[in-house]
Amino acid sequence: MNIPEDEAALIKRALCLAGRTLGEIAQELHLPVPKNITHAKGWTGQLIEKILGASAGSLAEPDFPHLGIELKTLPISSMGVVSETTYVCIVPLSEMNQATWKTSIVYAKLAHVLWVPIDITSPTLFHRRIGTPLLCDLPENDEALLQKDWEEFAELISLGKIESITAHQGTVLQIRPKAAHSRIKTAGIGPLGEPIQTLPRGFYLRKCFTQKIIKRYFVV
DNA sequence: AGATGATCATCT
DNA sequence: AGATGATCATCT
Repeated sequence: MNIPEDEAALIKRALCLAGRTLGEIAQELHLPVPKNITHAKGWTGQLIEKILGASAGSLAEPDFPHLGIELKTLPISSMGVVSETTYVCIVPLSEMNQATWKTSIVYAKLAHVLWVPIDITSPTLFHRRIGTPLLCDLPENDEALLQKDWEEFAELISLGKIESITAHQGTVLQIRPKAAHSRIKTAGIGPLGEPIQTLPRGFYLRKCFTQKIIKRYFVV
């Protein structure tokens, strides 16, 4: 699909997806629907990217760079409950001390998000239904929560404490592994300021955060 | 049962 | 290798 020229065009296109199944969208794009979700974890997100005309590629920038809008699908189980945490971006282990909240990748990605709820009640990808998409600017109070978590993580990482950070930390943002498997290593900074090799990590939004966002708009 | 740590597919 | 898209599966 071509790139939407402005925000209004993107929203219009996104709203057309409401109520449709992933199978219908895939057929429209002449794409096969994977049978096994375990081996197609990112398929839904990539399908929605294609139908909305998000710029392909794996760059560390929002999906619609000219609009500054990030696209996120949000899995919703029965009763309107967010069923998974939301990956935001990789943790830049070696450059964390150079960033401020406002210059961070996390802020760039979350300032404007087009949330696309996916009803995952059906176990088969084909029959899963798209909810009503929601374009959302980051409210000030949510930003304050994210900024606080981010700044605490930034300090720990700058002090070389990345290997002591667990998913238990952070009230709305958390850091968890982000790799094909647990033996993968990337460059980081150790406790003595020395270069180390450590597991790549990502920033994730806790469920409570995304649940709150959709609860503002949908009665459950 | 829910959350944490681990993992899967694809692209550049 | 490192980024994107995420969900799985084990542990508590």
